[in-house]
Amino acid sequence: MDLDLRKLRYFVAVADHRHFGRAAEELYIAQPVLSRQIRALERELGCDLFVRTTRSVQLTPAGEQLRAEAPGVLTSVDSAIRRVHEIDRGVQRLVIAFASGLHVADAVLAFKAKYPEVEVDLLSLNWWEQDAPLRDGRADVGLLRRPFDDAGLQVVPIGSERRVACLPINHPLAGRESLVMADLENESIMTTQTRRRAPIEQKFELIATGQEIALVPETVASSYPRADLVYLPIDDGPHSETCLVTTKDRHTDHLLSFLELATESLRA
Amino acid sequence: MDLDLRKLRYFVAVADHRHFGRAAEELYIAQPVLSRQIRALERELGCDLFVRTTRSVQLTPAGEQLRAEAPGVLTSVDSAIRRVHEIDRGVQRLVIAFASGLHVADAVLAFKAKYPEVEVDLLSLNWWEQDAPLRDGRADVGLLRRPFDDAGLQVVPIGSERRVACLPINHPLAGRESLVMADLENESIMTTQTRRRAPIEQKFELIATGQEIALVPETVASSYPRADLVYLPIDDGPHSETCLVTTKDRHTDHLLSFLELATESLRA
DNA sequence: TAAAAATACTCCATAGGTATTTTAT
DNA sequence: ATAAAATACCTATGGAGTATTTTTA
Repeated sequence: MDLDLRKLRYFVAVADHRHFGRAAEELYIAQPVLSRQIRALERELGCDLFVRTTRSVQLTPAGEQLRAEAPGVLTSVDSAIRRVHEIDRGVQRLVIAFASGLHVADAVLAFKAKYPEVEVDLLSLNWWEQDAPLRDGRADVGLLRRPFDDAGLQVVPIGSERRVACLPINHPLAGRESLVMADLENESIMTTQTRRRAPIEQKFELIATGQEIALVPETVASSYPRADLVYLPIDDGPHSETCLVTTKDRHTDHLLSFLELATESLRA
Repeated sequence: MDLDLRKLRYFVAVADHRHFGRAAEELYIAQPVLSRQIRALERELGCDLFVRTTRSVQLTPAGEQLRAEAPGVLTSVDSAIRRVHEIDRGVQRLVIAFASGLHVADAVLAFKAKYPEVEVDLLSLNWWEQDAPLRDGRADVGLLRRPFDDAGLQVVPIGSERRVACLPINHPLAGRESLVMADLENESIMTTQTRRRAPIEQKFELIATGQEIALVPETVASSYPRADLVYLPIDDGPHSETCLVTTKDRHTDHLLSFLELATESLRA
């Protein structure tokens, strides 16, 4: 059920040496042990990883894939443990998440100047699960755009920005200076439901091919300039509100201080 | 040495229930087993994760951090295994990596139209280790900017783009229409060596605060528009060459086909 | 005093070792 | 014929179980 990371390390050694004996030597274990562990890994995964003869050890396609995945998995585990140890040694850390297009750099600089001893990590949010990293503890504070599920979260409104219409360059309306909502009544407008969990670049691809249009916050538009899209203001269009968000528990002193600094710098 | 992912799952259950008995119930194991496993995890990590009394189970700061890290670790492992299984079932996959500012969308669309059965994944490259994902197998093909280490790699030159000078908005030269290299002879110019491994946003922060300037490819400049920076063409400035890069082994039929489509669409 | 975690003990699966056999070139 | 992986068999560690004790609110 759970992947055994020791076996994964062993697998990497065999994949790199293409030789059980020399891999075992490198791992300081006996060759038969390694043979058995790799067999066990293959059994647990339910697929062959190597094609063995007495003269050669070759990776199967699944083996190639696992070899490609291994560094990511192992470094993800190692860096997680490293951060746990850092916290245990008393290193302070503040993880700030932000929706795409929103800039927290000024607030971060101000915070770093005031609390140089606190490690600051940034985390960019996916538009489809903005609140998840706050809920599961990956982030301490987030700069989010409504709508999001704010149950159990503490929300500080920052401001609102216009949404602009995002159209393909060859769209009949693309030459206009600005639009009103009535101009768009015959368009298929992309909603939060449409194509859940696709990265924003893919949304733009859909729009560029003329299948749909979207109303995006203007900071998103200016963060992703594309030659094949135009962005037009909508005079009577919807706004989207930006908010600083934290969970209600776990309010450290420097988190509160960051909220103050960020509220000030973002409202400016 | 290797984190036991079973223990990590157990830890998450206890952290969420804040109660060993009920967590054990959820995990379908006996409560004493869970107590022992968590103790073992604490011993292996070398730090306490819970403060236990008979009336309450609270997370330590290190425990909070591990709880925050756990979802990332567990999903990274699960999705790796899922992709291995997909490959084993014969699902084809092509992972395309690209340096920031370079657009592969057109080539991807053309490729998807021709090979709808191949899964396409995109991977954005960090500027400081552009070639690493190709070497360790995370990516099959990459759109890179020179300079990079091309030993053992197959390189298809695509074209070259100008580098532009990136200056803070209040820099004495910021009002100019264009520059020549001689204008910059007294400036501290950021090199590949400067601040290794910092994300590009942090490089821009450094520039905005007036500490250094940089010569960046113009597609990078246009991907990161910022109100506090200006980008000026340099008449006699260096160019940077873009290339399609693959490893020399592992040339599948659809990889070759992607190379053709991409060469065509990118040179256009 | 009662609820809940920890301890004491069992059993068994499995990692690791050595000696040996099988296999493919 | 031989290099190298697989198998056989042993030991020890550690996971999981039940029964019981300890702890503290």
